[in-house]
Amino acid sequence: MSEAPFKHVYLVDGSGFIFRAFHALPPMSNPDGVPVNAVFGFITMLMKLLTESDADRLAVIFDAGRATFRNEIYPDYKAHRPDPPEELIPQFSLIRDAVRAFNVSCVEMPGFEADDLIATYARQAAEMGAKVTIVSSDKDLMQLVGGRVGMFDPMKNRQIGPAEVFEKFSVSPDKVVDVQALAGDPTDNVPGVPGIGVKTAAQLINEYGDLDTLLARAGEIKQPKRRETLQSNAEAARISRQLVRLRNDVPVPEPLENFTVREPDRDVLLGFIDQQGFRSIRARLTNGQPAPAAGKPLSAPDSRISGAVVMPEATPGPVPAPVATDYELVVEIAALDRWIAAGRKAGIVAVDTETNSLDPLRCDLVGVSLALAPGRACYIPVLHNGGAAQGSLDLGGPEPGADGPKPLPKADIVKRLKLLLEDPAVLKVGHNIKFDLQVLGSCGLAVAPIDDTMLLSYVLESGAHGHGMDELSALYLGHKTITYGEVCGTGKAQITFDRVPLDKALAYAAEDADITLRLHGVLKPRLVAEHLVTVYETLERPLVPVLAAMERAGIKVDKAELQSMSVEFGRRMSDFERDICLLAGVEFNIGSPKQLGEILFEKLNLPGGKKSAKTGAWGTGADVLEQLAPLHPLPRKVLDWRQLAKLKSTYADALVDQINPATGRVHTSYAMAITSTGRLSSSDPNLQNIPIRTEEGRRIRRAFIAEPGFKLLSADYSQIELRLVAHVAGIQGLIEAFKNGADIHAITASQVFGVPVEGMDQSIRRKAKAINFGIIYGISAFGLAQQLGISNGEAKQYIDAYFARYPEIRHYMDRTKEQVKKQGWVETLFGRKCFVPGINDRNPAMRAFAERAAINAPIQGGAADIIKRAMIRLPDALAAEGLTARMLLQVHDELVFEVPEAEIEATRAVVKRVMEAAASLDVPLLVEVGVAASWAEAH
DNA sequence: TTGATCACG
DNA sequence: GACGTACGTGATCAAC
Repeated sequence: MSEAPFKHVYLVDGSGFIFRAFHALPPMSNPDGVPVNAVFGFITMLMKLLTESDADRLAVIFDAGRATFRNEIYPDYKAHRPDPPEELIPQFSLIRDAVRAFNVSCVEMPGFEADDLIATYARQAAEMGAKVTIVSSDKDLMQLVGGRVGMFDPMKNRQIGPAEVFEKFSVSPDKVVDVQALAGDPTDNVPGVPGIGVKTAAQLINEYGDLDTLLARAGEIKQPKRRETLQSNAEAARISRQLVRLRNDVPVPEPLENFTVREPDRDVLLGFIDQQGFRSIRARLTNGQPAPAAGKPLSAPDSRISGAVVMPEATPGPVPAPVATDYELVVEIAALDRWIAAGRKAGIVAVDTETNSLDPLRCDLVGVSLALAPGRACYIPVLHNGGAAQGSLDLGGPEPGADGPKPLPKADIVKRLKLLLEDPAVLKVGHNIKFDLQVLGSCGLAVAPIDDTMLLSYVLESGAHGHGMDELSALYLGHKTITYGEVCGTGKAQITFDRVPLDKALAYAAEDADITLRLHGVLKPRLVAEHLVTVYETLERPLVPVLAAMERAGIKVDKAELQSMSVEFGRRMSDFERDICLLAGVEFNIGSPKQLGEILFEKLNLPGGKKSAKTGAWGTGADVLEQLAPLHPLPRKVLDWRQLAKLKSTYADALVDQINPATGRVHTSYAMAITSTGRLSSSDPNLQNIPIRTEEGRRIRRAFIAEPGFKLLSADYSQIELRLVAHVAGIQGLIEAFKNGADIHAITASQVFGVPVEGMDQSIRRKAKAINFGIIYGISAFGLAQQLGISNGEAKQYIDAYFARYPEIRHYMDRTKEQVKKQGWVETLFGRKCFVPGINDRNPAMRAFAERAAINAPIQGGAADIIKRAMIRLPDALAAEGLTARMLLQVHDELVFEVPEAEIEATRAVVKRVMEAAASLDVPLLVEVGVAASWAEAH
């Protein structure tokens, strides 16, 4: 074989991508009103390939029409395919135009499918010694994988080789055709053999080697039904194989040599792009080159492509050209004064603080950066040890940076910053400004008023993507930021920011403030346009100082009690370890699910084990062990051991480690922009998952206590999510029940199953309770069955009965699904938007998952809105009555306060009143309050 | 770094 | 008819 004249051939499955791009992206239209979402998606994919691949030959292959040679073999082949959606039809020719505009070859041939042309070119290229990559995710092309031929799915950014093919079909690529022939394909109308799916087909082919052998020896098959269907459908299987097998001998219209990758003609390409109104693509194409004449002002946000909806798959939008930067290191008083004065004159300044730890309460201020205009920022070092960290050889020689500029005295800096940061006429913009508020607060600075770009992004596109600065900079500004890791290193070698040399610190810190300011320019104006001003200004921004105060307050834990529990748990664990290894007959690591699975299902041969499809590991979850418990003494002991291990390591030990030595309390951190629904999350430590459900676990909660002379007060919303369901869906039966203040699960049981509440069987109530919860989660028969340990069929009957009694719930679910399909997001009562990714995914399981998430989001998010409203009002409401209670914790539907003993009753009344009045619904809100020395008893 | 497990609402 | 599941989180450990 001679050396190929080219090395790597890319063959793009054009038709496949048209459909995927169309379904993956929200509707958008060009200036003429023609829909172009598929065109946009296609171009994005093509550009990615052209810039990121090593292709030296590349062509896009399309289907020429519907009729192919396969219809002569089997007239019904692909006969029931619906016509393409109306919005897609005009895009077929536009996409061909787009490909040509990129100067990329475009091939199609009547009578053959694109797949046959791809098979033929792939064979030719491979025979010439070139590497081939088929760009597609179509399983029908997987038969071609092997040798020099591979596949690449650009949407998932995933290489598909023999291993991935095996994962999909459970056979090697050369047997894929036989498996498909047996299994058939309903979407293409390939008949296959009835009753045989991919799983069975793969099993048969692996056993008999190939389709012909299998059909010849079909008589040997043990299962009578399978034997007969195979024998009587042998011909169908052979025809199916002809339909499925790709032709690699098509007389192709163009030779491979024509597919050279060429530079596009700039004018032609930009002409086409402008005609379609793809400004972000234009920006990318012209990036790095002299900016086009008369660039727009950078902070002015462009309007988006008309009708476009932001989706996680792509955020089509304007990407400003790069900004020239001018960053100044501030080490002179005069320079500092100049920046402070300029900031006060500007009326808006982006602020970012650098510290030597991520814990805002234990760190020192290392530096402050300010930005006043795009590209114009400064860094004011406060505490820098130059590059001392690098100087392991500091034997008398001058320390690196020791001769360089020195920070101004901290007191001078703080005094001057106060004029700017506390000026009520100057808006301070931060990214996750709660952190900066904490740090600057420790220096005696009360920063206000504020804006937060992280929260702006969160209210605009929660659920669509993360809201970290690096991610937003890339997304909205097309700018890749310097990462913290690049400045400070990662892992063991990581240094604290005060050890970063000043020049690097300047580049990193000033950029953060600069980017924050530029993000603010892009995001803030969108609030008005997208009706999110209220959510931002009444639910998110005012919560920042409230949460900052809660974090600063922390909560007292009984250290000695936690330590003695840790010792006790450890002792009891060793006892279990001894027993368990005795029962197993070998020493092993009980904490290793892998080893435990092997003991249970291979050594002890217990029944009912299931290996996970993904890793092939035995499942050993609590539900599995619970089932095994009656059969053998070991599983129960493992369950008990696990409970203790969890309590010891995650709670007892970890909480003690987290006690702040300065306050003797634990201070959690609340994340405001993590969840897709609007909830907060808590970490370091997570105080939203402290045990309560078991007696043993509740002992941990008993260690959360109040200072002497104080009590803990816990106030929680009763059934808030179910109340929201009743209100939002307008379920009359449930609304009445809540108004009457009855036991809601018992009433539900009574109304759905027709039994009286008096003397009701607790198992009936339990079922009703499970359905009520299921409704909140976007119910499925499978999920309910799993929860209650009943059959799918029985679960379905319950759900049907529930829907029949409360028909409004079905309308709500249908309405929500329709809405999320159309616009990609749902909203809460208070207007919070929640994007739900995957709703138009081609995988039905993904879609079903997204539908359930969409049903849940307005409920969970609505409840989050309500408690946020209460949290914002409570500090003022308490102060107004002269009460000094401090709010310490939020656990989704519960607030915990530390209250002086003399103020308990007054505080109880205010908290209950404010929380219950936080929303006005068709159902009453009920808040239950408890007061005690520990959290366990107060709850 | 990823997956399994389990703590919470 | 297949997909593979209740919704939303974070911490820990084992195993790559």
